[in-house]
Amino acid sequence: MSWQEQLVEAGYRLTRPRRIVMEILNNARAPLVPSAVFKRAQCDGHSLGLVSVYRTLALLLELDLVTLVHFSEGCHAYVLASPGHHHHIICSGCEEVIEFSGAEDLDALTARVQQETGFHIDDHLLQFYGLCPACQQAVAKKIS
Amino acid sequence: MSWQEQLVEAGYRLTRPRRIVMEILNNARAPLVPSAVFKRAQCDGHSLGLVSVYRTLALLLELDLVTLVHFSEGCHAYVLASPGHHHHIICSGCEEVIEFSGAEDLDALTARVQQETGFHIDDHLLQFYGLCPACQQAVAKKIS
DNA sequence: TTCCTAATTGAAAAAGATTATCAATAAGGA
DNA sequence: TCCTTATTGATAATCTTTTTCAATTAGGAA
Repeated sequence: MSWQEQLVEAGYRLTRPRRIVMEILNNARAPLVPSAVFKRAQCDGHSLGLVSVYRTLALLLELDLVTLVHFSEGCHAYVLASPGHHHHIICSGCEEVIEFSGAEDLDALTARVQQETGFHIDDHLLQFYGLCPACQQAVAKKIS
Repeated sequence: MSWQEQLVEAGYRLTRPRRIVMEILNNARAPLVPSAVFKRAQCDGHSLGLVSVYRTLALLLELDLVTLVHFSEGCHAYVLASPGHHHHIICSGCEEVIEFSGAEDLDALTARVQQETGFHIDDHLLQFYGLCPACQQAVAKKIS
């Protein structure tokens, strides 16, 4: 089901601002904060209020069409979410983000932790940080 | 090594505000945002500027004496960090946070993802969300 | 202990980020 | 094409976080 269908299915309208935000996220390689989405919209010549960006991102998040990426320093940004549960690797060099799946790989750990703590676990957050191939090369060049 | 020693070791002074913030985090069961730390300090009768809270938390984070906990809606808060690498489970009911270790359990997944993506992974973020034993009971009671 | 110096603090102001308000607009069914 | 209602966007209000800078204080030296 396309994001447009999901939106309508959930009782929301398919509007210009929502289209613009989705298009921008779709073209972005790195996660974007609201103000960055706003700026890109302006650069692309779209007229779009900052408030709409906030509202749209909140809505898309609620519908799981976008996901939050957390940075170690404490801020967070939005990326497009593929259907299904995914995790992200974030490049510390260029901030590029790539998805990967593997929720099953956590099953053993989840079970162990439930056992040990008595918590009932129903969700998790997993992100990897590192360097993408391009940034690894850049670093290698700089040193040599 | 105590946090006091770590601080001094790193070239910082052991001051009243830093002591207060550490004491508050030490007594907290749930993660605290800066304004919450500030309020508790006031309640405890301590005089302490909000700016110092921000500065102190940033410093403690840098020294790995505290850790960030991320909430799914996008905000983050601070908890005391035990020495060594730990992860957290956060109760969606009462926000209580408990630490658990198990970085090794991610080794297989990390290796697989490095292989598949070509990224060089050097850090990760893992958190579980769920209900603590007390909140499970509370829910059970409410239903019955 | 007392003095000295540099790190640290705190108050106020500035800057940024987010949310509320509400009249004007536009989506999409009739 | 028209109508109804969700949605938008400009402004203002609120929070949150950072800067700035004079006053304070920690901790080594005398």
